[in-house]
Amino acid sequence: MKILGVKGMNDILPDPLGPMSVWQRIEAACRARFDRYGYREVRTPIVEETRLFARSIGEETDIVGKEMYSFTDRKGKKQLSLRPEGTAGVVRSYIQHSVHSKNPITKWWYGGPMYRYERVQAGRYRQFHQIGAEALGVAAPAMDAEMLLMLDGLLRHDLGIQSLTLLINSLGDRADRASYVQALRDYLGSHLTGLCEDCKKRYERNPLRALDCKVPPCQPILDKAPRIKAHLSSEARTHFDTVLELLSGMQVPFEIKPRLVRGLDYYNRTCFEFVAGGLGAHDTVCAGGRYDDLVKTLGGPSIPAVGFALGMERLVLLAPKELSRRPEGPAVFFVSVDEEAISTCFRLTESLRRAGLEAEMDQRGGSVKSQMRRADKVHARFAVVIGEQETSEGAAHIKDLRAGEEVPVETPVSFEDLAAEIHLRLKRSS
RNA sequence: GUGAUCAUAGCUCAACUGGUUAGAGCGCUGGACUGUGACUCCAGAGGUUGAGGGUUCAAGUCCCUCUGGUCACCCCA
Repeated sequence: MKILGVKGMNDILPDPLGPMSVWQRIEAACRARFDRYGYREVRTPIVEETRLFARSIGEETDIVGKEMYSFTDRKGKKQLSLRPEGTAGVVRSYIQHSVHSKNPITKWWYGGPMYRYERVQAGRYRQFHQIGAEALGVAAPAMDAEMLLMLDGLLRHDLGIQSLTLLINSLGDRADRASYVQALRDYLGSHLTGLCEDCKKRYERNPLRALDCKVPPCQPILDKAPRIKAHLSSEARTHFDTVLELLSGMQVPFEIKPRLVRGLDYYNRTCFEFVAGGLGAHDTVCAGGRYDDLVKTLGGPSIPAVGFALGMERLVLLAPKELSRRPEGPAVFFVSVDEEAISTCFRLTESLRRAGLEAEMDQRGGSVKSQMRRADKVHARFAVVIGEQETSEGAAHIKDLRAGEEVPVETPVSFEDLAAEIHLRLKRSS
C-alpha cells in the first residue's frame, strides 16, 4: 500500500516534470508589480484560532460552517484552524502589532497556501494558493481605484491573460445592505414557487446568494429582483461613482454587475471580481473589495480597508505558454573517464560553483557515453571530460554541446583558467 | 454533502463478442563507436492490469465494495 498525497493537495514538481517555472514567474510578476505600488510583504501563520475566522468571514458562511480544517490544540483547549483565506490573519496581525498607530496607511501583500475542505474540481483544491494584498487606513475611493489599476496591469499586461473582465458592484454600507437584504427577501418570498430548491434555502439563509443562481427558471425572477443601487446611501453611491470615474479616466475597462455579491460577510461598498474564460466551471481569478468594518469587528480601531486575493492555481491555468519556457541547464557538466577522475571532477565542479557558475557532474561515474547523455539530458551548455591525461596536465578541452557536429581542435584550458573561460564564452554567446 | 466518468510499465496508450506467456511508442540502462551527447540501429530492465471480494472451466475484460484521478452541482480564489 503506497502512501499517497492527501486528496486535493498537490505537489508542484520542478520543471520539466511540472509547472514550477510558471508558478515562479507569476510570483515574480506579482512581487514586482506590488513593489511598484508600495505594498510590502507580510507573513502570518497558516494556523489561527478558529474564532478569528468565524468572526471575520461569518459564522453562517459555508467556509466557516463546513469547510475548515479545525482541531484542538494539544495542551489547552484552544480551537485552531488552518486558514481558509488570508485577510483574517493579516488583519489580526495588523491589530496585534498596533500598526495603525505607527503609520496611518498600511499596504501589505501576502501569499501562501489556504485550506478548505471542498470537493475537488477544475481550478479548485483543498490546499490552494492565494496571493493577496490589503490597503488599510484609507477610505477614499482612489484607493479602490489604485488597487484595481494595479490588478489590471498585473493580469492584463504583466501576465498577458486574454479574455479578462473586471466585474464591479457596490454592496453599500451596513445599513444599506440590511435594507436591501430585507427588500430582496420580501421579493423572493413572494416568488418562492418559481424558484429552485437551492434558492428557497438561500431565501432563508442568505438571500444575496440567490442572485448568483445559474438555474435557468430562476433567471427571469432574479432579473426583476430589486437592485442594490436603489438602497445605497448617497455617500456609498458617490464612492462607487468616483471609483468608476477614476477607472474610466485611466482607460481601465470594467463591467458593472448589479448582481455581483461576495462569499465572505465582511465586505461593504466596492466589491469586484476579475473573470476569465478557460477555468472550467469557475471563472474568477481574483476577487476582493472594501471591508471598512472588519478591523473594528476584530477588536481593533475603526480603520477602513480594501483588499483582494488572486487564486494562484487558476492563474497558472490561464498563464500563456510563454511563461513555461524551460529553465537553463548547468553551464558545465564534468565527465569522469575512470574512478580516479571522479575526485578531480568533484574538485573542479566545486571550484566553478565557487566562481558563481552552475556546474554539475555524475558522482556515480559510469561510461563516458552515459555521462555525456546526462549532460545533454540536463541541458548543460558545456561538457568537460576529465581522464588520466587531463588530470596529469591540469588542463582540459571544453566541448560546446550546442555547437553541433563540428568541434574545432583547440588547446586545452588549464584548470585554473576554467571558470574565467566559461564565463567568457557564456558572455560571448548571450 | 450530491451526481457523472475513468483507473493496464516511470509517462501516453493498445489487447476482437471473457480464451495461451498483457503489447507499442516515449523514457531509463547498456552496446554498435574499448575517452565524447543530440540522429540511427541493436539489446535489456521495468506489470500482483489501483485494492479487496464475487460470477465462470477461464476475468485486464462481467458484478459488488473501497481507494484514487477527472468533471459538474453546492460553494468559492
